[in-house]
Amino acid sequence: MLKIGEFSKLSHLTVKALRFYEKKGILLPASTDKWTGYRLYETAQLEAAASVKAYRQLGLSIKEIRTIQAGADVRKILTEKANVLTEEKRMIDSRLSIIHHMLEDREMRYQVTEKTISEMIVYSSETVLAQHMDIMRWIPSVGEECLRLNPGMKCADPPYEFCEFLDGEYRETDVKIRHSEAVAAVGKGNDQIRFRRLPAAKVLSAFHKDSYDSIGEAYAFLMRYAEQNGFHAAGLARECYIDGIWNKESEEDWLTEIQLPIE
Amino acid sequence: MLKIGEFSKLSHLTVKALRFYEKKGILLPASTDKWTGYRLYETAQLEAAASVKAYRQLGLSIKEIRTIQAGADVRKILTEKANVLTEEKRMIDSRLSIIHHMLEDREMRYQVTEKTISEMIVYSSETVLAQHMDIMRWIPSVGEECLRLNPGMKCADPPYEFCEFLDGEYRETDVKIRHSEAVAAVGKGNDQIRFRRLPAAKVLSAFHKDSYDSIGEAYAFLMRYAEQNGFHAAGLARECYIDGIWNKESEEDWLTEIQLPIE
DNA sequence: CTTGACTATCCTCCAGGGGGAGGCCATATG
DNA sequence: CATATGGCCTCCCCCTGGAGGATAGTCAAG
Repeated sequence: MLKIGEFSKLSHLTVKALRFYEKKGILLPASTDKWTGYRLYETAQLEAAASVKAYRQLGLSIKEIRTIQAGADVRKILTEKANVLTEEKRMIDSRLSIIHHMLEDREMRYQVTEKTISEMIVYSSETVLAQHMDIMRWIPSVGEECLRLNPGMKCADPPYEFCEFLDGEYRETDVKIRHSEAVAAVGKGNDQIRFRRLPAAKVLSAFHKDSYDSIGEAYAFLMRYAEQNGFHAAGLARECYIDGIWNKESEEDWLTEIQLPIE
Repeated sequence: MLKIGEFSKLSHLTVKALRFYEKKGILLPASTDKWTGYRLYETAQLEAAASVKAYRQLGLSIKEIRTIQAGADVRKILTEKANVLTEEKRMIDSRLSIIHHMLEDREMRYQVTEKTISEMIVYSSETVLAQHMDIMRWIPSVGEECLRLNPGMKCADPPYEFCEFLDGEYRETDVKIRHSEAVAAVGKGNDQIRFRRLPAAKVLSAFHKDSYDSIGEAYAFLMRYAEQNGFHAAGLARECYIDGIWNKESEEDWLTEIQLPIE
C-alpha cells in the first residue's frame, strides 16, 4: 500500500490531481485509513492512473473519462473529440492567418470582426447618382416616399440601413447605388421601392472613422483581408452610416461600417 | 446616447459582456446616469467595441487587450499570441494523430502516456541469460553484490529500476540484458557493476498487465505507436517491473511498465 | 395607473486543478 | 522527553470569460 506521495511519484500525477480525481470519482484509492484518513493506493492502480493520464493528455474532460469508465463507447467519444479538435485546429489556423495578416500591415488602422446578421425584412431602392455625396440627400427622400406608401410603417429594431454600390468598379460619378432599410413588416412597394426578405448573413465588418473621402481604403482593406484569410465574398459590401453630417460636425468624427458578406 | 441593450444589438456584444468589459476596464460607457445607474454609450464607441471584439476573436485575453489599450506594443503581443497558437496547433495535431491511431486499433488494450523521467544516478550491470525467465533470479543477485560493494547504499526515492534488452531483435534464449537501478549517490563499482548518471528523458509509457508471455505485444504496440504518431525513439525501451511473482500470485495480475525514450 | 420591457447589483456555476492555511500524525534527533 | 521536520488531511480562495438567475428599481406606452 502506497501513501499518496509515493503513488504520486510513481504515477507522475500530482498529489492535488490525485485528490481531485478521487473527488470526481475517476481514480479512487484502494482504501482509506480510518484513523488518519490517509489515502492508500496499490501498485496495481498504476495502470488505472496511466489510463486517466492518457485520456487527460488527449484532452478528454473528467466527465468524459467517467463516462468511459462507466462503459460508454470509447470510439464514439474519441470520434467526437477528434471532430472538436479538428474544429479547434481550423479556428487556430484562421486566427494565425489573421494575426500574420495584421503583422504584415503597417498601420493597423482597421480591426475586422466577424459577425452574423440575422434575417430581416427590408425595402430597397436603386438609383444612379451624379456624385457620391448626393447620397445623403437621396436616402431621406426614399424613406419619405416609402413612408408615404406605407403610413405607420415601423423601422426594425435595432435599426439597420445600408447602401451597396452596384458598379463593378469604383466610380466617382454616375454611381449606381442600392439603398436598403430594415423594417418591421412587409409593406407596399412601387416601381422604385421593393420589399424583400434579406436572408441571414455572415459578414466581415470594419469601421471607418474619418470623412468619406478615404473610405475607399476601408473597402480595399476589407477585400484584401478576406482574400488573404480564406474568406469568400458572398455579395456586395454594405456601407452602414453610423455617425455623419446629421450628428457630428467634424468630418473626422464620422463613423461608417463596411460589411462584407462572406461564405 | 444608447442604453446598454441598444448598444448591445448594434455592437453584437451581449449585455453581460458589456457590463463585464466595463468592470474589467476595457470598454467603459461614455457616461452613467447618476440617478438610475444606467450605462449610456455613444455610437462613436462602436469602433472601440469592434476593436475589443476583434481582439477577443483572435483569442486575446482581457488582460492583453488592456495592455494594448494602455499603449503596449501590439506587434509584440500578437507575435507572442501567434507562437502560443502555433504551439497549441502542434499539440492538437499530436492529439489527433494519437486519437486516429487509437481508433484504428481494434483492441485498445494499451494506454500510452508521455512523461518526463528526471535525471538520476544508477548502477548498471549486464549479462547474458539463457532464458528470459532467469531474470528474476539474476536481478536480486546483482543488487546483493552492489550492496556488498557499498554497504549502507540507499536506493533512490521513488525507487526506479529497469531492464533493457541489448539484442537488436527479440530472442527467447541467450538474452543479452542490462539492469539498472536508481540510487541516492554514486558508489563503488567493479568489472560488472558500473555507476553512471542517467540523464533526464522523455518517455512513452505503456502498462502491460498480464504474464510476461505476452509482453512482446506491449513492445510492438509502443513501437508502432511511436512510429505512427511522430515520435522518434532515443534509446532502448526500459522494462520496469511493478507487480510480479514477488507480490502477486496470479500471473494475470502481474504489472509491467514499458518506457520508450523519445526525442 | 398598470404593465411589460429594461436595467441595476449580487450571487452562483463551469474545468482542472494551483496555492496556501491550519491541524493531525509519524519519525528522528538533541 | 521535547521538539523539529515533513507528509498527510480538509477547507477555502483563485484563475477565465462570461452565462444564468434572483430581486429590485426604472422607463415608456396604453
